[in-house]
Amino acid sequence: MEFKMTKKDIINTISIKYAPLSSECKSEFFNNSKILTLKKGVILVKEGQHSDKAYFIVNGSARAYYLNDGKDVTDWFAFENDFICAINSFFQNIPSPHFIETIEDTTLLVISRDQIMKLSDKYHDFERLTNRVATKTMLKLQARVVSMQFQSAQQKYQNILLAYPNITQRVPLMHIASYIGITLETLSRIRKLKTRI
Amino acid sequence: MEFKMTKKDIINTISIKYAPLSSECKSEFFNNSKILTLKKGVILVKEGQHSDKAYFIVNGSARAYYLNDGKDVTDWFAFENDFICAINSFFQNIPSPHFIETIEDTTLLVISRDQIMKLSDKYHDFERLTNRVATKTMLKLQARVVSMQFQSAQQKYQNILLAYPNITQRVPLMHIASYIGITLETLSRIRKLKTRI
DNA sequence: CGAAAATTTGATCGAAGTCAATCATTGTGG
DNA sequence: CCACAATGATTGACTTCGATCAAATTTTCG
Repeated sequence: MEFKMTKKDIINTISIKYAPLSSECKSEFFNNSKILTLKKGVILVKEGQHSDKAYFIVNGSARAYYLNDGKDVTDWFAFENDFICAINSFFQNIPSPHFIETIEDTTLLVISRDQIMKLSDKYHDFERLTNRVATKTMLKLQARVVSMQFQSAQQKYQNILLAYPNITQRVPLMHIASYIGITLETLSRIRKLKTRI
Repeated sequence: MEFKMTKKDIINTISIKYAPLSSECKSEFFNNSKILTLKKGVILVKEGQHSDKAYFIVNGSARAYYLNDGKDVTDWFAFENDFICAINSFFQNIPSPHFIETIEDTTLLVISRDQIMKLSDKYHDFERLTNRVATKTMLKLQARVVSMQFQSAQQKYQNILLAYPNITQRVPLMHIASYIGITLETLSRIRKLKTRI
């Protein structure tokens, strides 16, 4: 984005990208969300926290990750126009197993679960929007399961490059490796085999 | 179930299990769905078909699977009160990469995507219900990704036993093995190690 | 009963992991 | 604005878990 998006712009974008919202619903959405502008490397959610916030990435990127006995394993990437939240904590109201942090300098829109539930209850429009977000996430996870079931380390890497062509310019390789379920060393060897991307 | 459930019973069950529906919505649901009673091993969806049906399992079980160069890989199980559909075909309106078949003699309720969309558009209630189904599926897939990322063959087996305690009595081991992403041989060796479950 | 399906068992192999060391890049404080 | 510490990436040697291939055994069911 060249120009700086206003909160109104952002909500219009969400409405266009996911599901149309009535003006009344948009306005209530407006009043119950806020913009955050963050530096790279800011931790939004810590493991163990109850996190009841959903984040919509306006620009920049973020990731959800586990610390599994000291090993940092990325579980989700979010770029422009994606949502990210501590999925288990958010939907099951339990302590989050994930951390969430910004990968680049990032602008995002924050809305709480309470507000999402209130808006979903009040506006059929908004319920449809959250339904679309969940469905899209479901399909992405489904594709990921298939990828992990059938594909070699090499295929999984090619796969993520197809989904996010410039991810290697934006995200450290170690995060990409752990996201596709291979080690950094293996990814490094895979990349050596081909004309460097 | 000892007694035979009527279609009305089934729709009430869905309403209770997923999200309450108004009588009007239930009645329209009633008029636009049908009960199927099938023998074990019946194929409901074939690879390459456009499938626009969702199935709710009343009793019995079904699975979605791939045939990946001749290898049968189970991708989803559905038991009592679960939904199953050819997820990619249903949501993206593309030829299905999956087959779906009954694993046991099975009674299920069928509803088409068109009807689901019409009901979702007309009734906020129903939109909420489909939202719940998608969210539940999303969380199940999320858990599965984590399982595949972090767990050994043995842990994955213990995991599915926790989720479905009597699955080994109802489903051939080969389907369980491919679902958790290991070979039948490996599963057999794992099972030998412990007091047989 | 007999054929087909499901499971077990054994021997061998290989893709990717682990551990360890080095090299490259980035960014910050003096 | 440079130095050097921290972070990120590469390379090498070795190991391992689970796959593959093959055969035997058990179970299921028409």
